[in-house]
Amino acid sequence: MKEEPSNFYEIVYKIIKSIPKGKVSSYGRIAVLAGSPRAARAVGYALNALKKDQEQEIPWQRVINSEGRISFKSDTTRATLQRKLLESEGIVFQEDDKVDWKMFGWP
DNA sequence: ATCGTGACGAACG
DNA sequence: CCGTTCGCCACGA
Repeated sequence: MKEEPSNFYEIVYKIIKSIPKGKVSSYGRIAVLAGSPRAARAVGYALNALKKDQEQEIPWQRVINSEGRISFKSDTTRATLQRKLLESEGIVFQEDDKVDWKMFGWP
């Protein structure tokens, strides 16, 4: 018998860890996979609570919003870092700063 | 238990 | 097209 993680955070983290390199997913998408289709905000909340050592373990950069874009408003530093990391993995941002879901979307 | 908050999403004007 | 508003869910105080 295996116990599924009861905490929403754990489920979210587990899903994010399973995102293959070179692919990206969205908050809403993660929420659906976690069993709560409307909990996109909670997903973002979970990632915001990541510790520094967790950031090394969890590919948080592969999670973007439904538009295929990076959400940050007041944290351009993180946004730039995220984009940089994704580009290092082969993700291509279009001129609109958007990612093509057909090419890099996961699942 | 209730309230406020947030790395969202979809709808509206 | 853009900016704004409302609704959604989970967590911490």
